[in-house]
Amino acid sequence: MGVSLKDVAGLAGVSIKTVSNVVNNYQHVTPAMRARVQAAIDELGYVPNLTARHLRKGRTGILALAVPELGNPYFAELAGAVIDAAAEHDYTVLLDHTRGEREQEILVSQGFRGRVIDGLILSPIELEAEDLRSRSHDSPLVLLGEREYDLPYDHIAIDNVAASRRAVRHLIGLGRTRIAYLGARTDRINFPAQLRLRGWREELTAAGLPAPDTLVAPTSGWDRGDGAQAMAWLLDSGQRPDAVFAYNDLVAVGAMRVLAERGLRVPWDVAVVGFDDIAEGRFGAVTLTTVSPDKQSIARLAVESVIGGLQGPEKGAGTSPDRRSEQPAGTPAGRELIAEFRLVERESTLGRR
Amino acid sequence: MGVSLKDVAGLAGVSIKTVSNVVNNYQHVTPAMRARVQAAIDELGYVPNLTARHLRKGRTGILALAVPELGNPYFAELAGAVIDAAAEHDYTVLLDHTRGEREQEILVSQGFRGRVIDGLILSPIELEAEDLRSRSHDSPLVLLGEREYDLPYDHIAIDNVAASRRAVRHLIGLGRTRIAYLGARTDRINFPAQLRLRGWREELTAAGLPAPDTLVAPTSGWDRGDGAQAMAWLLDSGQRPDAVFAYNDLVAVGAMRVLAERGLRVPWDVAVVGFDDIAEGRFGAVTLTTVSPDKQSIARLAVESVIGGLQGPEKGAGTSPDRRSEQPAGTPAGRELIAEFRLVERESTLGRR
DNA sequence: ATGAAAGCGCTAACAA
DNA sequence: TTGTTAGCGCTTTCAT
Repeated sequence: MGVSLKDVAGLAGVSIKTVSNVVNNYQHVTPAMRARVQAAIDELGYVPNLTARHLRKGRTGILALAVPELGNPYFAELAGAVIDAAAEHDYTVLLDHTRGEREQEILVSQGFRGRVIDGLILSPIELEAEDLRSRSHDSPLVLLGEREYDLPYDHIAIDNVAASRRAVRHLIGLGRTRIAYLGARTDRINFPAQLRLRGWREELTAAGLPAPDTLVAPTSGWDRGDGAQAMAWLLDSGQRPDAVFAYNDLVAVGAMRVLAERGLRVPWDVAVVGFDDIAEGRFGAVTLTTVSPDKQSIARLAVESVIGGLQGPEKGAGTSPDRRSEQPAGTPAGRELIAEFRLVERESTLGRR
Repeated sequence: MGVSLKDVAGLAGVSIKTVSNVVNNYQHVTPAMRARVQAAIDELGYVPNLTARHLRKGRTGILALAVPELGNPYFAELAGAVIDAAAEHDYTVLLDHTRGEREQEILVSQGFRGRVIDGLILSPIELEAEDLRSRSHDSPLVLLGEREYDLPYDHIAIDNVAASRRAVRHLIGLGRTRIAYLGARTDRINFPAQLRLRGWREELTAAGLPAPDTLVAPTSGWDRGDGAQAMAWLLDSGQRPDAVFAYNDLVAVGAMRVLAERGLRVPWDVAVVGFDDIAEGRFGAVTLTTVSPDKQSIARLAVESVIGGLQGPEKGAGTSPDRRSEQPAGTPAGRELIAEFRLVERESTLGRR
């Protein structure tokens, strides 16, 4: 197999500890000794076996990130940001995708990788509170997305309701009055989707405008195709919205495609606002106005939260079964870490009619 | 810390080995014993410490995938495919991005993760042959992309020249004669970019059409913005191509944006073909004709290649320094594994003029 | 069918 | 400043 400390020690004629000292550049090593050992290291091409180090130290320097789907640019971009943020703290990232399936999310949240990862950042779609409550694994977990449950895990989110209201307010400011919401998935739970719908409704109501269910288009997912379907469904059902607020940019892109097919011009006939600010929205035939969550900050907060949990107290909680019924003593309740967002105005809502 | 085999053994009143047998569901365990041990496992919430298992077994079940940029949908989609392919073989994937920087690529290829990963799949941009030649690390490496060097590593690719010729032939079949190539990055090495340029030139020449350098637009990268810039540059330089073959879909998208701004209609005035078949191309105002590499197959071939290398011979090669000068004896020369591609025709090349 | 003990490669006490 | 030793949690002979 590989070259070990012992091999190096043998060649250099020193003890294993001395080699270890050099490898970890411990202070008190004479330059002469350091040089001698280094020579042996170079000659043998020694590389420290991190697995062994991990076992010994009880930590691996690996974080896991589980997102629904890497094909969704928002998550791909977010994953990139997380990898960067983790690298800044000398952590590397193991990536998983859950397809937004509850089954997968539970599996991941149970930490099925048994101690290979120091912490987990999970972006749940269908996960329920109870799924986490029975969680026995003690490695730090942080959730991406609005605080849905009262559990002892931090979660990172932007204020979805406020962001949606901001988007809708922008449309109202443009003089639009028949503003549709695209992406109300009905068959399954998705908290952000509901919150964005709520924001839509609240802002319309606040402005004294109607918020009829007929202007709410359900989708079965949140991809471009779903957006196209929803838009087509809405138009086919006889609605003629003068603006569309979409669950996310992908849905918006799909909707714009259908609008173009139907001869409706964006932004003149229908203004469109998306959510996520993916790169794609900056380059279409009509660039997309969108709610832009601060992905760097989300990533940074998430990474710092898991790492914080690593060094924090109560690492051993949840180990013994009878602990489970106790009030989690020193465990701080999950914090809500809020990242910023801003509305990026582009062509899809450019100017008044 | 965590619950160990010993703890379970203690509670169940059996030896550590027996618990291990149950955990690994070894054949010869009496049902009664199995039940008893399982009870103890459940009670303590025991989860095997994989790090320890890894140390003992000498392998971790983790593969690394290094791509230039996750923000590029092609790589994001490919990464998703690799994760799936790896999962089928019970491997998980550690993700890295190199930003296409040589420095980063070298770092990754040296396997700086010392034995935490069993193998590496690297999609290089700037990496040079020499960078790999000095590679001492012995974990299996497979390269994504055309065979550039004569090194003992497998590489997975599609036939870039053939694919480009196919794309250009399609444009010629449409009656186009002034076909531009967008994405000839000049300042740095990028093999695929050069091969695609070559394919463009070969096919034009074969058809008896001119392939003037004036129809070749350089870019500094391969993102949407680069495509837009290149297209603008080409038009500003007085060229009026009737078709564009772009290095990839992102460049094509950027180009289409500029064409629209200039009042040129796709496909009537200018037909456009991209490369990669990213989801984005299926939903723009004008859907994009593109060369579609079989990503699933690429992923599968890559994963099988690294895993194959894991079980193959010569695992210990490169360990002793004087081996380095030897002809790598049993080491098979790197194979060239070719994945399929197909041309997907969409609106951007729909019909003749 | 189950147990005892060695050891994967490393770090961290403790000694010298 | 350097060496010795125990042990992280697991698998794996070898016994029984």
